[in-house]
Amino acid sequence: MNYPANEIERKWRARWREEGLFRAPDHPRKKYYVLEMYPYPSGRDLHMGHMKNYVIGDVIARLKRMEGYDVLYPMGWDSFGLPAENAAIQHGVHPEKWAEENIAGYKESLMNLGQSYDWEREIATSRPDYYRWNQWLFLLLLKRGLAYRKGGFVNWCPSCNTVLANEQVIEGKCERCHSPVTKRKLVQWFFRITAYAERLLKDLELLRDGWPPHILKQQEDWIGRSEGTEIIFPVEGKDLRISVFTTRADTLFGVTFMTVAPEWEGLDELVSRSPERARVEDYVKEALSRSEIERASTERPKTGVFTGIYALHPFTRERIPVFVGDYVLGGYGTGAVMGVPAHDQRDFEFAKKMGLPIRVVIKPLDGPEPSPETMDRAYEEPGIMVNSGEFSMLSTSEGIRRVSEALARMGLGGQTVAYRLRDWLISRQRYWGTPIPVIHCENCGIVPVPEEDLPVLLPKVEDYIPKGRSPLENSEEFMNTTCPKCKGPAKRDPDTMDTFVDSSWYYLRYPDPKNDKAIFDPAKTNAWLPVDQYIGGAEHATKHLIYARFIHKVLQDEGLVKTPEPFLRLFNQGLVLKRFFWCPVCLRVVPDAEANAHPHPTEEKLEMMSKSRGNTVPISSFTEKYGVDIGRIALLFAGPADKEMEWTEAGAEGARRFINRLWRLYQENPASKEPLPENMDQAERELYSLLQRTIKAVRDDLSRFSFNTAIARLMELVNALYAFEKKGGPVFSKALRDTILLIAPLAPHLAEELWRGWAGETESVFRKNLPEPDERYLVEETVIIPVQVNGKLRARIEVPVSTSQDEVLQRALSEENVARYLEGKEPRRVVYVPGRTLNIVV
RNA sequence: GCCCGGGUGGCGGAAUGGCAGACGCACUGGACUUAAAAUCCGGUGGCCGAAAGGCCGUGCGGGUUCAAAUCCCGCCCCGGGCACCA
Repeated sequence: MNYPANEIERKWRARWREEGLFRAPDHPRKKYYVLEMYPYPSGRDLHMGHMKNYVIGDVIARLKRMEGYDVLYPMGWDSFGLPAENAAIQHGVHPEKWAEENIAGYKESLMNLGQSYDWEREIATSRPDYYRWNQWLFLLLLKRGLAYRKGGFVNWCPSCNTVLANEQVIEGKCERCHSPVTKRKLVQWFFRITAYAERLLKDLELLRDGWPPHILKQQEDWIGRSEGTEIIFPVEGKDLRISVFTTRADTLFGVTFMTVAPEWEGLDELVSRSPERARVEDYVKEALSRSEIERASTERPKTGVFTGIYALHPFTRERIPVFVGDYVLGGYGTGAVMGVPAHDQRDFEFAKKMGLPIRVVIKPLDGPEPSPETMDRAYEEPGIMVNSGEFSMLSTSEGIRRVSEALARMGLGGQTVAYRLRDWLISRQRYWGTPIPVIHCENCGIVPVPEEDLPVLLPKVEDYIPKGRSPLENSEEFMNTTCPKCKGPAKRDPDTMDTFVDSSWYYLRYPDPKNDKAIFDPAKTNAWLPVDQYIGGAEHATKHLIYARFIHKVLQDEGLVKTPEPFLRLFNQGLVLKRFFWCPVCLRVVPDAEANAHPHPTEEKLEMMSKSRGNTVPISSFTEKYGVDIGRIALLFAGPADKEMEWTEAGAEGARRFINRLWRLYQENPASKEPLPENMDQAERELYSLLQRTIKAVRDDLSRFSFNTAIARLMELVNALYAFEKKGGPVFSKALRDTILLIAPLAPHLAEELWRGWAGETESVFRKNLPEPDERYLVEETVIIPVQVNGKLRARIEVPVSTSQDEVLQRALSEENVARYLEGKEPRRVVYVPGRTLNIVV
């Protein structure tokens, strides 16, 4: 008789809901907060790739409940934003309708999985009761000087018709639609995340033990702290200065030119009276129309034009020609660099192209000074300063220090730190997002919307298609308002906020999701914070996870949260891949069943399961056939949860056999609560010992996310129970009961049925604690010692655990095979690792 | 180019200095069956051997150690991140 999954699972899902079993208290005694990154609701047809993500969280939530914690395990929806809006446009449905329908569908799918969420705490970012507080947060940042408006060149996606944050540009392309990103000059809202760069970097130390190393590394690189020197070059004949950032102040005497980025702020003023002005303007225009990818290509030869302007060397007062060139990044450092062709490869290439002189000022520690005539590339290694006036003969590190000090004394710069991180551009020229709560008044300028007037409701408009400016601008009703200060006519801000603002604080709302007086009650939120275990994809390493850490620190400074970091531990689940056949002629996926009969040759591919690839296995098609618990086991047994895995029918088959084997074991044997005997016989002691070792291993494995090995241990236990079945008895019965508890986090429906059905218990298995291992039985009574002679395995001997080294050695020496390899010689050395191995060296 | 991971049977994987290949898949022998499926019991890294046992074996080459899949050095391959950051 097979496990009747559908009937049993439906029953317990309903019962758990009726009983409110997974409701989290507002004031936990011993808390554990588990959270999966909330999804943007993309529809009801979830696939096995989604399921893996949510199942991992559910196992942890149930495990922690069974370890005696009060668990907060909520779910909500990232329902505002580009992905949702693009999908709505594609389907010709209004985004609001689209979002609400998909929330309902996605929720139903998750409920059908029996996920143990506390659904009473559900949130959706596209609803006014949430985005009202998103607006409140914006005003808080404004108040704290962390939100500002700035004109300048920003990343622009010509296909999504909106600006993008730096973090949303992947290899020069839009992260959503992959169109090449260009630059546009616009006035936009920014969050001053760079003010927190140092703390964001330093506090990574607090996460050292809880986050995967590669995510920490990515954040570190993204923040990109770099110690260097600011050097100010006065401009000849003008009251202007060009400031540069360099990590190699020791090469300052090798400067033969300077280059500013096309976006450089002072450029207009710099060339205002220059004869080269028209040429510069043409160059800038062309450079900025280039796509990011093209501009960033190191393959492309360096380009630039002379500005007609000279700067003066801070030490030598030498005239230095100033160029504009697009190899200089506008957003990093000061947007201008000093050109040292002898010691920087990029400057070298630029100098060669422009026919500029090369001046050697660093020589290798152990070699002659390179000659400018024969150099074929820049000498970038550290060395000894030469031709550098008073600084000559200093080493690179000493030189950097001394030059910086001298500059500081002269008021022309000094030591400084540059970050790769840029401020966070949060304006979007799109409809489906939180309206920015400020008012533009001709008399009063920018006026924040008073808190009591929140929320600024997103109007329901018919034409929400992005056209390059916010669709809200067309809504007279929305745009026209009165200034809160002077009561005169004024306009609202037409842009909406980046959805990453919504997601940077949502985890703080779950402890107090219905609060209509405040973003949250600090008492309630601090009772649950920080999130003990966060689960989600690695793609958020430098986006959501940086933004959320930043906002958390702002709220900490405001006194609303107490911890410096929001997420104590982070787990990145690996992707679920699916093999499929692709026909390069028909340009479509060929179903497995048709692959052989297909008229064209097909390509076999193994890629991430996704709707756009057409290689998904829908959750419902699987669970209708096998049930949720078999799916859970199949996903978790396939390999380490943080590694990618291939979804196969064969793998699911193994899970099905295991669950059915387990199920039958209980159908064949009645429950019994007979006490354990005073004296167990040997077979019983062995089974009991295996049970204790399994309890320990399963607890350890689950808490370190090693689900595959936990399941393997349980399989071994079940195999042993089958071998014991005929004998039965109290030890066997005890093992059957404990096995239910051990499997419960992994196969919750099955376990609940066995617990409340088979074992006749009245209270849920998820209100019970996992068994603790009985220490006395953790070690086996006898142990098999492998005996090596000169490091090679020659025999195995079985001895009682507590046997002394001498006795073990005597036993080993009496082994025929050991004696043979000793060839009658005396052991020169004996290494005995108690209970593990014996090595005899002759 | 730079920085992280990783490479173990036919396959997914286990073992983080101490019996390599746990557990499962596939394959295979047997039991049950009129038969098949399902299920149950057994076998299964390679080579030699009737067996006992031996030799080889964790990408390649070297090293440290009584002992290396595991640590160190060099190389090859695969995956990921960053990429004109001055």
